[in-house]
Amino acid sequence: MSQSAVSLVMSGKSGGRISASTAEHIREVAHSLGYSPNLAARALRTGSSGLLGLVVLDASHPFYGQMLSAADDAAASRDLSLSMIQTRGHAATWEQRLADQLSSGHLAGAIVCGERLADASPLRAWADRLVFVEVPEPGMRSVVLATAAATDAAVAHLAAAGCTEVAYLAADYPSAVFAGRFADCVAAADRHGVALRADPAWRATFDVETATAVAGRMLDAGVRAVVCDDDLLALALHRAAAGRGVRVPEDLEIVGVGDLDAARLVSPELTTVRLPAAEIAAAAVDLVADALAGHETASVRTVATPLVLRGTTTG
Amino acid sequence: MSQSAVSLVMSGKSGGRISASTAEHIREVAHSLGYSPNLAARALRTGSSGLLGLVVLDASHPFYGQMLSAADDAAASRDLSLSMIQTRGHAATWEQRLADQLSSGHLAGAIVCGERLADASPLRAWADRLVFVEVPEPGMRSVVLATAAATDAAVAHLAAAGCTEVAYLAADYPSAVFAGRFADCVAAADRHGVALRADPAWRATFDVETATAVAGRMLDAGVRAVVCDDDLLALALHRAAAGRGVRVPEDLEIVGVGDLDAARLVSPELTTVRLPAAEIAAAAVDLVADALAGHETASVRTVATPLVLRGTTTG
DNA sequence: CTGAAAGCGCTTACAG
DNA sequence: CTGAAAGCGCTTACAG
Repeated sequence: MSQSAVSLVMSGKSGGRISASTAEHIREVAHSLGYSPNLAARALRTGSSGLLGLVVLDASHPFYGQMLSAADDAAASRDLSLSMIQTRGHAATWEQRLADQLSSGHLAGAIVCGERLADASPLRAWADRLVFVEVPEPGMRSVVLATAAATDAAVAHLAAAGCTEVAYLAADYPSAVFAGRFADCVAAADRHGVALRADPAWRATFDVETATAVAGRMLDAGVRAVVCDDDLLALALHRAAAGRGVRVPEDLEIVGVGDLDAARLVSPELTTVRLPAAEIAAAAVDLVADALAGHETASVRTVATPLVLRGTTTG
Repeated sequence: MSQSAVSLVMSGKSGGRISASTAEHIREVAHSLGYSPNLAARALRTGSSGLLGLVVLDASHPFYGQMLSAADDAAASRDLSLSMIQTRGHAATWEQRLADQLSSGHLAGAIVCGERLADASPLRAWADRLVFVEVPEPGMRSVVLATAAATDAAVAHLAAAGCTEVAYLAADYPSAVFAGRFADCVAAADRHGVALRADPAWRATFDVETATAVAGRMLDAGVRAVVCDDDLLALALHRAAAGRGVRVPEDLEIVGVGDLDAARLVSPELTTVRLPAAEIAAAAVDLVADALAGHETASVRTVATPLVLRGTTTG
C-alpha cells in the first residue's frame, strides 16, 4: 500500500479514488496494528485542529455542565472535540487567552456563552470562527435565546396575581448575560405597570451561603415578589425563606432562570424560565461547524425559552 | 534574532543560554506582532500535546462539573489544557476512544473518574499516563477517596438512632464507583448489625422524574432509612417524600453522597458524604503532571470524605 | 548568542 | 491505484 492511499482512507477522503475493498483492507490492517494517524501532524498540515473552545462563566454551574455535556455529544458526531475555557475570575484576560489559542492553532473555533467582546478585543480578528450564545454580537453568528419574552411573561404573571412591586436579585458576575436579563426585567416591569425594586446590595455569587445571606437581606427589606438572574440565586432565596418561616408563594413569590434539576427538587418547586441546554448547544455547534466549513448559512438561530409555572408563584 | 533564540525564549527554555534583556526583547516583539507558537507543530516535534483527558460519567452532573472546573484551574497553572470524555452511554467504547486519543498524540495523559479498566483494555498499554480517581486500579496512580469510612459512619449513625433496617437506592449506571459504594454499605451494615434491604427495582438514573418514581416505590415498600449512591438520588427521594407527606427525618432518614449545592437548598437539608471536588481534582492533576514529567513519586493519594450530618437524619 | 540543518508524521498535488 | 516529493512550523543538537 502506498502512503497516499493509506492517508486518503484514514482521513475519509477515499470516495471514488480508492476501491471499497482496498479501503476496507487498509482499515483492517490499521486496526490490527493499532494505528491511528498522528493528530498533531494532521493539524500542522491541514491547519485545523478539530478542537472547539467552549467559553463559559463556570463549568461547576449545572447549566454550563449541561451545555458542556450536550455540546460534547454534538461535536463528537462531527469528529470535533471540545475544550473548555472558564471566564470566572478571568474577566480581564479570557479574550486574550482565547485569541492566543486560536492564533496558535490549538482551537479551530469557539462558542462564547453569555459574554460580550470588549471594543478592542483581539477576538474581533477571529469573528468568522466564533459563535455567540445568549448575548448576540452584531454581525457575528449567534444563538439568540428568547428570554426577554419569558421574563415579560413572568412579570405579567406576577402582576396578574396582584403584585405591584417586584424586586430583583442579581448575579454578582460581570458577564453581559446578567446585565441583559436585568434590562429585560426593567422593560417588562415598565410595560406591566409594576414597580421594579433593585438595590446594589442585592447582588450575590452562586455560592450557597453568600447567596442565602443576600437573600436574607432582601427578606428583611420586606420584598414580596422576586425575579432572579439565575435558578441558583432563586433557590438560595427559597432556602432563606424556609429558614425564616416565610411562606412561599403566599408571602413570597420567586421566579428563576435556568430550570436546573434542583428547581424540581425543592418544595414548593420553582417557577422558572427554562434554558434548554441540549438544544442551545446543538445549535451553537451547528453554527460553528458551518463556520469552519466556510459555509455562508444564516448566522442567527433563535431558541425558545418557555416560562415554567410551578409552586413558587401563585395564580 | 535567530530562529533558535526565539524558539528557546518562547518555549521557556532560555534560562542561562539567552540573556534576560534579549529574552525580554523577543517577548516584546512577539507580543506586538501578535505571534504565538503553533501548538500543532510544537506537539508534532516534542511528541506531547499538553492536553489532558478527563473521563467522567456525565459532565452535566454537578459533581463532575465541579471536577472539570477545578481540574481546569489546576491544569492551567501547569500550562496544561483539559479535554472531557463522557462515558454515559458509551460504556462499551470509551476505553478504545481514549486509547485512540492517546495513541494519536491528541492527549498527553488522562484522569479517569469512577471507572475500572476491562481486563483486556487497550488502555493498559498507557498505564504510565493515566490516573484513576475513586476506583483505584492496582499498580497505577490513583486518588483514593475514603468513602468507605464515611459510609460506615453514616450507617453507625442510623443504627445509633434506632434503625434496624437500612434500604439502598442505587444509581442505574454500570460505573464501577457505584458497585463499590454499595459494597461499602453492605460491609457497614454487617458491622453494625443492621439489615440491608436492596432490590433490583431500586435503581434509578439521575433524571429527576425517573428517580422520583423509583423513590416512590421504595416509600410504598415502607422503607424508613435509605442510603443513596448519589445526592441526586437522595434529593429525588426527598422530593418523593414531600409529595406524599412523608415526614423527614421523623418517618424517613436519608443519606446521600456528594454534598452538591442542592443538598443545602432543600429543607430539611441533606445529610451526605462530602466529596471535595477541588481537592480531588488538584490531587489528580498533580499525579498526572508527575507522570508526564516521568517522575517516580508515590502513586496513591488519599482524600478524606467527611460525613456531613444535617436535617435528613436524626440524632 | 547565531545560522544552517534535520526531522517530527502527516496531506496533497503530480506524473505515471 | 502507486511512488517520490514538498512542506506545514516548530525544537534541538551542532559548529562556530
